[in-house]
Parts: sequence; structure tokens; C-alpha cells
Amino acid sequence: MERKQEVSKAVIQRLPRYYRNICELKAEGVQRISSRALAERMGLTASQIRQDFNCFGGFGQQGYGYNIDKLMEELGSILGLRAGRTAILLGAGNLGRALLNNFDFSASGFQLLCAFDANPELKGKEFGGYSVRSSDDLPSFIAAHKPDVAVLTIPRSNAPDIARELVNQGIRGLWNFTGEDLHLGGLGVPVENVHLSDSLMTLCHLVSATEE
Amino acid sequence: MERKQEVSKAVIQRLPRYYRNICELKAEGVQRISSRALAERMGLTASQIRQDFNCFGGFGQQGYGYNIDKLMEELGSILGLRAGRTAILLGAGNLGRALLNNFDFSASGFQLLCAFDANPELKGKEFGGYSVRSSDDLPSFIAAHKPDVAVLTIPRSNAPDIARELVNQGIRGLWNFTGEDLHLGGLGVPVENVHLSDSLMTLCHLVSATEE
DNA sequence: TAATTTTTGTTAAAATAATATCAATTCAAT
DNA sequence: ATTGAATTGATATTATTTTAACAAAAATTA
Repeated sequence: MERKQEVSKAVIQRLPRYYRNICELKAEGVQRISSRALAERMGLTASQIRQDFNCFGGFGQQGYGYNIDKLMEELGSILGLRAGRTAILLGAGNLGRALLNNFDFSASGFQLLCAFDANPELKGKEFGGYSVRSSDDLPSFIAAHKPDVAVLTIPRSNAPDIARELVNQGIRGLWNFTGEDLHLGGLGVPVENVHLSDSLMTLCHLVSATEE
Repeated sequence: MERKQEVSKAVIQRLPRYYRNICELKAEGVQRISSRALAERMGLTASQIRQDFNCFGGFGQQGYGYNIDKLMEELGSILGLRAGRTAILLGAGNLGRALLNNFDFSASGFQLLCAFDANPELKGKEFGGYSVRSSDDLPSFIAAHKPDVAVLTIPRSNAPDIARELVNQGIRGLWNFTGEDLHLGGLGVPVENVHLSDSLMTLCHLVSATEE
């Protein structure tokens, strides 16, 4: 799928929210929706929605609106959710285990293969149905299974070194919970840095701002 | 603190990252930094940093740069981290417990008072040093302690109703993990909706985009 | 102390993003 | 069938955000 112009970051970051809402509409039994109705539901403008969708080639129909099934299919395809991507998780500490036990990776387009941890006591244990392997086996596992991305729930101090190593071994994306901002875009490897604390600090500010 | 013009959302969302980096610099023993050096470190432009800081009144000095201590103090104050805000957590399931056990609320400006859950079996239990109370006691607790914000780790279906109730009882902000997008801005109550899956879907797309 | 370098805060310009407009098309109703 | 209402995709306009430029001020060096 060729695109005339690079799609902006702002649009990309709205896609998952569109996808979520379309999935909800489908679950509600809705079969079609206009940009105006979707805009009202999501708190956006109809114009923005049409522009966003048109970045990827219009998939609506004049006088009709957007077909929910088609929209879901298209958005899923743009997001690459059906590309059969695979992932591994590094660091089966508290946070890692919380993700293993609770997070639905497949809903976001990834099959999680297994977890790795340096602590030998965790070797062979299972969390959320995923087994924990020794970090020693990591290079051979990557070589054999070629996972697309790595979830980093390791301690912060190791993060930059391990990230570089993973990229050398062929990892193509990082979901990074270490607290260290990683930037491997220069290597063509996208990173999503997750900072829960940023979100709470923002809330702190916004609460303060309401009393002015 | 009066401001000439409302500070844009984009600037607000960069503040936690500035704060994080300044804290790191202080920990490294750095005492002052120029916008250029900070820009290089953070992958931004010096111009943007100066503009952002000047939204809140310049706290740099020509020919010198920015004093780390002062900057940390100012950014912390803007974020409201030293306002002594309080929080409660609703829903001590997997996700709630993961936060109770692992997340450092105080680093983001909040003293977490306790948790609440509807399940009577959890009553009196402790996670991460925080006790779980019965949801029955929630209204009286809020009336007595007037917590600023509520962390929502409850099931999604209850979210909108409970959110409205909380606001009626005086809650002034929500950190929302339910998966339901809540919008109470109309009531003057800020909400931070956390969607981990959005971040992973974005990564999925970006990984796919690298092979085009 | 004087000259040079550094660096901010501010203003101006450029780039990007969001919104409004509207012709073309489709659907629904009569 | 014809008309009228609805709706998209594209273009134009407006608003916002980012970047650049530069005078003024401070620090450093000679």
C-alpha cells in the first residue's frame, strides 16, 4: 500500500482509538456510521475524522457513511493487527508478571511467545500461561523464532545496553517500560516508551489548574 | 500564578518529561544546563525548550543557562507535585494490586490513602502497604478525607456511573484504567485515560511501516 | 578591564494540524 | 423516476505549533 505523503504522528496515534470505538460499535450491533455521528461519540470533529481516514485512501461512501465491518477491517489492516506479529517479554518481575497475567497481547496484534528472566528461580515458572526461560537462552531463541518486538520490563540500568543488543539480534520494535527513554529511530527501530508516571503528573497539574 | 494565555495541551504533556530529565541531571550532579544541551539530551530543539519554559515565565539566565535546582523547583511547582494531593484507588483486582505493589504515587505528586473493593474477601487485606476497605465505606471516607483524585481500576462496565458518583462526592480528577474513555472536562474534572493497548497497537503499526 | 563567547527571552517566520466549505454522489422517500 | 436530504472526499481557510533569528544580558577569557 503506497502513500503519497508520510502520515503524521498525530494521525497515527489516533488510529488505535478509532479502532477501539469501531470495535465497540460493532459489538453494539451498529452496521454503519457517519463521520458526524462518530465525531459526536468520540468528541472530535467530523472533518478531522474524514481527513484522518483519507490519509489511507477513502473507505467511506457518499450519502451512506462508513460501513463498520469494512472500517474495522481497514483500520486493523493499517495498524497491522492481522500481520501475525510475535513478541517476547524481558523481565518477569512485578511489572512483567502483571502484564503476563492480565494484558491481552493478541488484541493489540501480537502473539506473545514467552518471557525471559535472569533469575534462575523463575526458570520454568508460568504466568498467565506464558513460561519463563533463562536469559542465557535469549540469543538462540531470537535466532530461532525471530520475534518482531520485545517488551522491556527489566530494571532501568540495563535498558540501553540490552536494547542495542536486541536490535543487533534482529528485534524490530520495543515496548519499553523501563523508565529510560530509548530512541532507536535512527536505527529504524520504533520504540514506544511507556511512562505511567507522566500521565499521573499531568493529572496532578490539571487538577491544580482547576483551582486557579 | 496568573498566565497571560492558556498553556497548550502539547506543552503540558511535555512537562513531566522535562521534570524527569532534570531530576536525572540533578542525580548526575549537574548544576546547570543550557537549552541547547538539554535539547540534545532529550531529542528536541533548544528553541522549543525555551518557548515551553517561557509559557510559565522565564526561569533561565542569559549567558548562563538554567540552574538545575531552580528548574526542578519550578517544574515541580507548575506540575503541582508539592501541593500535597491525596488519592484513593478503586478496584483491588490484578491491575489495582499491581499499582499498589509497584507504583510510586508520591513521585507523581500524590499520597495514596487506601484502596476500596466491593469483594468482601479483600476487606482488611494489604497490598504494598495500603489497606483495602469495603466499597460501602467509600462515601463516608470521601466526605471525611476529601481525596483529590481517584484511580479507577474497576471493571469497565461500572466506570461511567461510578465516575459520575465520585465527581458528585467531590473527587476532582480521575486516573482511569478501565478501558472506557471518560470525559468529564465539561464538569471541570480532568481525566487521564490510560490505554496501554493503544501504545502497543501504535508500535504494531510502526513496525509494519518499517517494512514498506 | 575590555573583548569574546555564550545564552536567554522575544519576536518573526515557517511548517503543521485542524476546521470549514462545497461539488459530487448516494440514499431514501414520494 | 424525481426530488430532497445526507454524506463523503477534496480543497481552501484558519489556527496552532514549531523552528529560526536576533538583540540584550551575563559569563568567561585574555
